[in-house]
Amino acid sequence: MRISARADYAVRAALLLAAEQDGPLKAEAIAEAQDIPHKFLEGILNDMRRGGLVASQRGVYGGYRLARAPEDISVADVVRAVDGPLVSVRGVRPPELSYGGPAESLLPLWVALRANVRRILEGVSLADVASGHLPEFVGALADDPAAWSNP
Amino acid sequence: MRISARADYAVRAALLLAAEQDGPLKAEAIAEAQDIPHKFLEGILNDMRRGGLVASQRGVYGGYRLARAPEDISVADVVRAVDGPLVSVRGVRPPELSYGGPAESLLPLWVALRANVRRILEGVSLADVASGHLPEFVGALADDPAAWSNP
DNA sequence: CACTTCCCTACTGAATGCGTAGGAAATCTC
DNA sequence: GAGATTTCCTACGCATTCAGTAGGGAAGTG
Repeated sequence: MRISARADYAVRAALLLAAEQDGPLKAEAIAEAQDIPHKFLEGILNDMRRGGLVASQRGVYGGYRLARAPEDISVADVVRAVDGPLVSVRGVRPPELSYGGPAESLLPLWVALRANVRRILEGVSLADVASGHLPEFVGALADDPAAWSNP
Repeated sequence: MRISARADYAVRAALLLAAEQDGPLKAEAIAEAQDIPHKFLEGILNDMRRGGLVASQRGVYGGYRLARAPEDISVADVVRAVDGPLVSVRGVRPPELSYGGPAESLLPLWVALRANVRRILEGVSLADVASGHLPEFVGALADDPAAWSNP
């Protein structure tokens, strides 16, 4: 289960946009600030535009800005816009699977896993992350020192 | 975030082994029962052996069996044995990352996400799944009908 | 011995991930 | 309108991973 570079970059770019709310921000500026290859980032911002998350403006005073308030955009929205579905098993989404025999209860397990990922990523908005105030139920998880160790 | 075919196959194979506890089970039998390409499965079982999860026996009465009791093997154990770390961002594990500016709180978010995935996969044993009795805190998630829909 | 089953190495073919290059289209200032 | 700037689009490249196959050697059994 990996978070792709696209998803990581996309969220970081969106966070910059959430923080800079007056004028539009150029792709080049975002790329430099977050150390992201700028032509690669352009494609990512384009995906976000198609997904209705950001609006763009061309020309010398152009750039990108969020299409909605940062409180109304979840991290899940961003990830879905640039990668597909949040969680998949062998490339298909859990409900399309079917198992037999002692593996029957594997399906509900994958579903539970996905629900849990959703709970986190849909429950956190760009405003939450940008302000540094994660919701309680997420912050609590990150405050556990054990969560930071690699077993 | 995708569960690879390797991981899915590995867990299903492990569940068969958990259910069939008297004699060893041949790779071919598992492959047929779960509809998995059997040469591919052989490699997966080998990884699990190297990971200390299964023991193998050659010869005509040979096959594979679990190296520990099914209650003592978590789904996370299986996934880690065949893929690497459970969760990674751009291929590296969360604690090795570092973000600047408004993205600073993204790191604790990834950590919280990983902790949550761990909680599920480490908290469920092969015995749980094979018996069809998922732990309460997992079953509750899967019982929510909303968890089964694709938004 | 013959037979079975695991074990190991190598290979392939397709897809994906990550990024680059170059230019066309829009928008602004002068 | 000229020129500058920035987004937008298509295509390409390259390495890695994924999923699976092939063939044979090593160990165990009768």
